Amino acid sequence: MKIDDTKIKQSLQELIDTKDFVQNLSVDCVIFGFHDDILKILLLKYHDLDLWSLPGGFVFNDEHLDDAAFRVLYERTHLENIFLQQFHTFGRIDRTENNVHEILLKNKNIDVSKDHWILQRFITVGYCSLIDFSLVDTFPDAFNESCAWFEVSDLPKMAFDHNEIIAKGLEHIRKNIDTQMVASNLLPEKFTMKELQTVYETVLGEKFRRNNFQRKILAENSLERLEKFFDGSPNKAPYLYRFITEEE
Amino acid sequence: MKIDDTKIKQSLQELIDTKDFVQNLSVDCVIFGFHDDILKILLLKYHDLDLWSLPGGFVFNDEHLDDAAFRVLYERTHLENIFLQQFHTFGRIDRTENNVHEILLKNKNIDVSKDHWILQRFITVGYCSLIDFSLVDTFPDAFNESCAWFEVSDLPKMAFDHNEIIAKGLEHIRKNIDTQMVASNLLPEKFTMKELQTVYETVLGEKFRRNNFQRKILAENSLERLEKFFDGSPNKAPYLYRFITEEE
DNA sequence: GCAAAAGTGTTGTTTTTACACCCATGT
DNA sequence: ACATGGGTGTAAAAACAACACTTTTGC
Repeated sequence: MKIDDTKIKQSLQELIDTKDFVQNLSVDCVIFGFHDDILKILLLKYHDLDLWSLPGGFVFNDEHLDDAAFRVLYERTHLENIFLQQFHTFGRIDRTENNVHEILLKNKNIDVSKDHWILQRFITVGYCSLIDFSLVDTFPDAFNESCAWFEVSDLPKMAFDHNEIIAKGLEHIRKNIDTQMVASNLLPEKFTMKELQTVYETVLGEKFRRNNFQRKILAENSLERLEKFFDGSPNKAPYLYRFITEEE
Repeated sequence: MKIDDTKIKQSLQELIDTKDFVQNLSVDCVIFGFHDDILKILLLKYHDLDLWSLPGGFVFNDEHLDDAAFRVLYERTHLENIFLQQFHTFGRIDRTENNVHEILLKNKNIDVSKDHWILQRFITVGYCSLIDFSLVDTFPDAFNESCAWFEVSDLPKMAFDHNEIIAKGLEHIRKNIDTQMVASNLLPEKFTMKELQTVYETVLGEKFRRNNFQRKILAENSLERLEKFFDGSPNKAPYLYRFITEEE
């Protein structure tokens, strides 16, 4: 057994031995990452298996459900103050019935009794967020050997019902892109109309006309026009915009 | 102690003694009842308290989460095959921290230890539905002495965070009234345009013009026009409609 | 024939879409 | 000056809203 493996075994054992989680409940995060016109999802690869999962975790007995989601996101990305939206709770009895956890533990020579909580049925609450994946590092957890970003249209083999969760998360973020953008974790405070348009186009998967897009967005009165932005390119400089945060 | 009270104590004890519920998890149903232009919500009154709650219940270990919601609805209304939509999961730590359950049990002279599951923190999954409240009877559960329908704008004192759950449920049903109507538990199979319009107006809380409403609805191509409906009134008979169920 | 309520038509307005033109900028 | 990309204007089309008129029904 390599040194690495010892560490993994240790942190796995620690997780398994934790007694103060809410039983049968987990949270899973669909973290959409955007950069250069591409929409990706953050996934974790299980040790020694050709199987991936969403970043997820358990809820402490004295922890707000939403905070558990924030914590999970923090543990995988070290991002804080991120806008996370709950979108659905998945509660099929058989959704975790394919003993992924059992195999993983066996592979690491960790014994757990048949009725250990980690092997029970889990109900999971799905959260999603939209961030710039070029800005974050990723940190695998005890169950997983690596993190990676995958294009939505080209996902690897997923554990449990995570395909379904992703589909529902994508649907949610498309329906709620406006609220996601206002509370934006993605764009800098000041941004150009073209940057905003590219996000919309990438998330929604359709193209818009420059001028009509601008009209539509400005009609919502949620943007404030600022100074022009000179990047040295040989053309007219675009305006910068900022979301209006109403504090009255 | 009255005979009634003995029965109540018995069923309460039975509930308390149940060992195969998922811990710390519940479902709550916001049942919107519609009849004669009024939108109401089904609520339960706790024994000996001036306090009401949504019909809710717990999830069995071997039960699909959605099925638990169906079961709860069945237990309170004896309705089956109802279209229920999950809308949000409520997970604040302190949402059940006002010892309503403790007081109720004490009132009925039932002793439970401080760490009994019924006194723990609960995360609850909210479901909602739209039914015709003139067609259903209601049946209280062990915790509650009576059921009643309340107008959305005139709710009694609610337990826990049930006000918040109702608000979110109302928001959900307003946003999703079209899907609720298609899978309708409310209208008979054949209905007139006026009946449909009245539901929309009552749920959304705004009036529409007869002709424009008809145009908008028919433009969705989800309705099939059937024969005319003669009710004996001295005016032109309206057409009946049916939702098109595509089976291809 | 009449009142009541449903169906249909028509007109003006607003919103959406597509296209055109003008403007600022660095080379 | 010129290519590039951004801002703005405008006309056609579509969607929506308000109103008017016609039709059907039982008395």
